[in-house]
Amino acid sequence: MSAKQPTGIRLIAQELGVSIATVSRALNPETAHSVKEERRKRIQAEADRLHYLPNPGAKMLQTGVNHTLVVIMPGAEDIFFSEFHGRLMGGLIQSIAKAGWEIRISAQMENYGGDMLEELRRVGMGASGVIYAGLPLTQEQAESLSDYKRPLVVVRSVLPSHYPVEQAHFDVVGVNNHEGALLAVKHITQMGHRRVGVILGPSNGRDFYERECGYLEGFKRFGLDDAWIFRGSFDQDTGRAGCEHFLGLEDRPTALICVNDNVAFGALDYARRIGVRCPEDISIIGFDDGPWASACWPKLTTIRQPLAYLADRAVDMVLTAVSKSGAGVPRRVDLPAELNLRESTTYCTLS
Amino acid sequence: MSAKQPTGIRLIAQELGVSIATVSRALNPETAHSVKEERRKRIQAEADRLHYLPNPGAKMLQTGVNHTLVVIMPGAEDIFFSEFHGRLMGGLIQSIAKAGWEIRISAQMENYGGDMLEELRRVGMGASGVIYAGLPLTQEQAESLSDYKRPLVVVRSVLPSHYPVEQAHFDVVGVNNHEGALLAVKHITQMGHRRVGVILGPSNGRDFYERECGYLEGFKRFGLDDAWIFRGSFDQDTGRAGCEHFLGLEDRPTALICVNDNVAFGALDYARRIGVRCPEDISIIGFDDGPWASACWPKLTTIRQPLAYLADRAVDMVLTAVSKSGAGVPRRVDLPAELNLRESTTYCTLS
DNA sequence: ATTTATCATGAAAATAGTTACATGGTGCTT
DNA sequence: AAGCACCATGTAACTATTTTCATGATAAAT
Repeated sequence: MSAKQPTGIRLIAQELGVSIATVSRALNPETAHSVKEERRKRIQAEADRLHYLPNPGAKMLQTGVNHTLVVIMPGAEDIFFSEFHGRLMGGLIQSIAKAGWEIRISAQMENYGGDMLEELRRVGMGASGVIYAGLPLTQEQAESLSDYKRPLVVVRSVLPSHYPVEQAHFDVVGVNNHEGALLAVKHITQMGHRRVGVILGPSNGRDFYERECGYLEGFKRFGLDDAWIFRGSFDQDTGRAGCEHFLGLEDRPTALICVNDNVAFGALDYARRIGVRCPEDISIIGFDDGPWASACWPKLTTIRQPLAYLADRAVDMVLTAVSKSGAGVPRRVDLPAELNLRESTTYCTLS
Repeated sequence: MSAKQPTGIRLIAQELGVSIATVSRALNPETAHSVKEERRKRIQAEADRLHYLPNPGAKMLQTGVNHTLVVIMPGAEDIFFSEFHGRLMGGLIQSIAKAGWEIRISAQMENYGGDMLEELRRVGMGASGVIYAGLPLTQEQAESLSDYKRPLVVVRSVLPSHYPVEQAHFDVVGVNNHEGALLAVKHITQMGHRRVGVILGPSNGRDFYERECGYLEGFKRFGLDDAWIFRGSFDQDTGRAGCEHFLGLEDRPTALICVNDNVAFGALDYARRIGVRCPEDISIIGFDDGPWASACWPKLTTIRQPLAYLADRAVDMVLTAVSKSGAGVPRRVDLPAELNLRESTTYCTLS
């Protein structure tokens, strides 16, 4: 009983009959020089012997640093194979590191349907700001986010398709998928194509919804009154099926617009298998510009989302929100997608 | 002058005229129930208004453990497109989340050549354990890691090729690339191939070194005395160049072993372009089993690294190290790679 | 009406380090 | 020999929170 056993630095100090200040000094590289060599050696040896570990909490408390941002991501195991999340995450890691901050990942397990605001408060604890790039939000969840009073940046693609961004009380960053889709149609029509098929995925997810609207508007704007649409999933097999469908038509299209790269790869693959050459016989354009778009053959013409830049802007915004520390007027970043012209599209040779 | 301005919890307490204990209770979900609703609401509102962040250091100091692991990754923007890092990271995020812990990423910017031990201590501060999957280590750096006295798991592929794992004083997890390479050679020879070309990358990086050794040993073990080797980079163009080289030989090989999937894709592409059919005319086997191995055509036979499982084991090990909190005998995990038989290899039809 | 249990709250201790300041000893200068 | 600077070290304050224990109020039970 009696006095309780000292621990850590105090224990070492007691064992060696020196003060805790001396032990602290001897154990820190910056201050170690001010402790006499003989004594320092003894202290360091004793620390080693006891497997002494400075309590990081105490150290943090003293030096008081908390330069941490939380990034909320879906928790799926293959999440980083998604062109979007992989490149966004890489960009975030880099941008945050460049700013000299730490990044904490919060993985959202599927089927989380609870109170998003509470979730946000929970994971945001101990960090200065949050970047939400997690699972798609329901209407209620998106609305509840407006009550989060701390620095928060939301990636637009997680919002419900019809959620009006203007009324959100949080910062939103996104890539303009609508403009990107228009760009695709414009390019195809500029190449002289008049018979154009579109291969879409299921109509869920804001990005894909925006793309669909963009394609349809582009068809109108550029005078392609008949929109040929094939709808499937987002995988390669959909591309194959769509390509099979369109190439089987009497009056087959001369160009295919695909809702993402993956679908385009499937279409490319099917066309090649049945001896239809790309781009000579059919032009194919994708959307995403993932790592394979420039590695496949023929190299895929596609719409590029500037995700590294998006990440940079997201970090920038959340950091200014942190430093201003007052809820200013919510900001919007809407980055333009770009056409990445490669080999899979060319001029229409048929009349 | 006079008394200095209180901060954090004290400030809130002062503003509202309650005690800091009450504020602390109101702000912690587990204890919030014991504060009267009206008062709790006021405290939470005030905390929101002031953008109050509990000092994580103080919290940690008090509660002991914080449930955070640090993962050290290379800071490159496209790091998650690497089959290895992407899948490992996805697995780590999931495993750590499943354990109910937080994950903090420390991005290593290129050209970091400093004292790795110091770096480790710095980034490990405030976390309970570290998983190192960052940039490849030099001999000295790898050795210095043994002096890190807190829970640490190192992914084997970051160690120098010739670093003797047995003598490391930290936990090491890895996939047995050597066995995997043997598996590839064994499969190819079982298919009856006798004339086999190998396309390698530069001989750096432990994984690739292990694979090379495995291939060479396999050639000996399975009676292929002449090893035909083409060496380039790790990209598709190397695969193309290697394929061109081997197919141009008088006595061309009937099978190609590629040091990774990417090289295999290049070889596949070149063969197809010049009308050499795979697998009928030439068998091609890769290494990695990235997402494209099962999406390309023909689907790639390849060696799979169980990275999700590796991540799981790494997390498991670091967590037991945290709970045991004594430097036990360092552990090793060496997971077997598996052959993933698909379409790009078949029986040798030539004598 | 008195006792007892429960509840909300506050005072103060505890957490494990770092660091500002005080102190006593040594060596150098005048 | 006095004065001074400097060095190694110790004392104690300081960091921001949680938690234990004490206290007074309220409600329930006798």
